[in-house]
Amino acid sequence: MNDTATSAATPAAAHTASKSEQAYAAVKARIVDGSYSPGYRLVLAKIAEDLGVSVVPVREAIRRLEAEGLVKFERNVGATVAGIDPTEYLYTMQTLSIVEGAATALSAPLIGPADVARARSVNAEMRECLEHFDPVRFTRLNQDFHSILFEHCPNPHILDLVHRGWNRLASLRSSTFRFVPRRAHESVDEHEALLRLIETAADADVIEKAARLHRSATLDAYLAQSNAGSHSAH
Amino acid sequence: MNDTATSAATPAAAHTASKSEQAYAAVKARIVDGSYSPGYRLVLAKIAEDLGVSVVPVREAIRRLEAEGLVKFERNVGATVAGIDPTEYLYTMQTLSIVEGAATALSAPLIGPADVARARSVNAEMRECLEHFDPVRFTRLNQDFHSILFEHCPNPHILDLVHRGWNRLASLRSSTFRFVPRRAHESVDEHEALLRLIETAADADVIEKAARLHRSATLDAYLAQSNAGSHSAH
DNA sequence: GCAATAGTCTTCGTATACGATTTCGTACTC
DNA sequence: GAGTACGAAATCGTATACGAAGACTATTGC
Repeated sequence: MNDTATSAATPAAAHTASKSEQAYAAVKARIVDGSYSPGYRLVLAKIAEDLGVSVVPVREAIRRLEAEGLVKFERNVGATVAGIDPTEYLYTMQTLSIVEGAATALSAPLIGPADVARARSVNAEMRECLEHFDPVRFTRLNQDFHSILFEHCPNPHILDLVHRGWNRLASLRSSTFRFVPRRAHESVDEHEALLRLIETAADADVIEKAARLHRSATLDAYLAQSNAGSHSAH
Repeated sequence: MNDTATSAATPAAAHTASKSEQAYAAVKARIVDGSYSPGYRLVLAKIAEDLGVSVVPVREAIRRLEAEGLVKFERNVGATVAGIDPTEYLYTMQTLSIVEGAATALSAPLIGPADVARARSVNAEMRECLEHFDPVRFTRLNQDFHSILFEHCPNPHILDLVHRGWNRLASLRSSTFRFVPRRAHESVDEHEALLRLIETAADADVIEKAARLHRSATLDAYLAQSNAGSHSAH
């Protein structure tokens, strides 16, 4: 469940991967990597055949993905990959801003110098990436960066919520930055500021607020771009 | 999914509740109302027979409940009602403090005078309830009170997280207040303070912080109590 | 008497089968 | 020509069946 950062296709899964697990992992991977794009119709029998299993485990997998918000399910009709309705995007980003902010703040005291160095190096890569801008790569680095910051969060529930949020966003691979490339520049700077706060062991409140604002600023940039209309407070 | 407040056994479910839904609702109800207490072993075949369905829909229901955190599932072993490990309690309360705080803050601008009046009346009942203290009733009123405050939250994701948190806590029906009755008094006062903030349209930040602290104070009281010495087992 | 092992029994995991529901296409009528 | 009704195909929902994994128990050996 925590292949969030590396996005590697979980290889081992230990000794026993139940068919259910396999199906879950496979479908999830295909959604995250974009093979199944939003709106794609997930036909149970088809997937079952592809994976060489029966429909029962596939059903279970789909239901789990539904609970995670990656899949939309309609009774007697079928499952489709959850789209990213602009509204949905807003909700997800707002939720993520809150839980990720909290996770980062809780994680901060446990972040060592080595982690900070690692994060800084990722951020340097991002800065480099700004030249010949590649939204997909930038987005992945962005996730790597933030993972370092919140992954030490001692509360597994919150951490799980953060992962779910990121996963949901993973559907749109190019992320917001494709639409608002300018935001990418600001983002890199804010990352450095965030690292400074962590290094200096700033107050948890301060870190939380900074992390939250960092995310909602991205959301606001997107909203401002997509429609010059309604401007919601955060 | 939002029968949180009333706790009534959702009767509607419209025309046809799929067996899966039935099973989900039935098991969830039994967990929430305490028929299945933490640690209770959920045997698929048994439940299926009780409900007059086959095991397949029951499996699905259990998996959904697992995703919600109400049930713990172990491969090839079975499902049990998720206990409330003190650690787990801590995690859940902390998570709830964050998401409920946010939900309340987001909800605040949409809370009308009628809602405030309703909340105040519930709080009055709680104050009354302090005389001949009944932890179970107090806890239910407490949930009613907070429901009024966060239920207008415009972000359905956050609202859902709040509901899940409350549901998880519903397992321990008597709640913290049984252990720390003194906290109940403070709680009622803080409720009134919270209402004042909402009435005067205080800053979202202020409301959020107040709501969050209100909950973490309960958690702290619990922790202080359980650390101080052996809490009286019953 | 204790420990280890073998056998049984419970319970889960998944495949297959069939009934139910929806959707789509076609033909018929106005 | 457009709309409606009927029917067929596709797909989901659930039951039943069987194989597999873990847990419990009894027996045997030390």
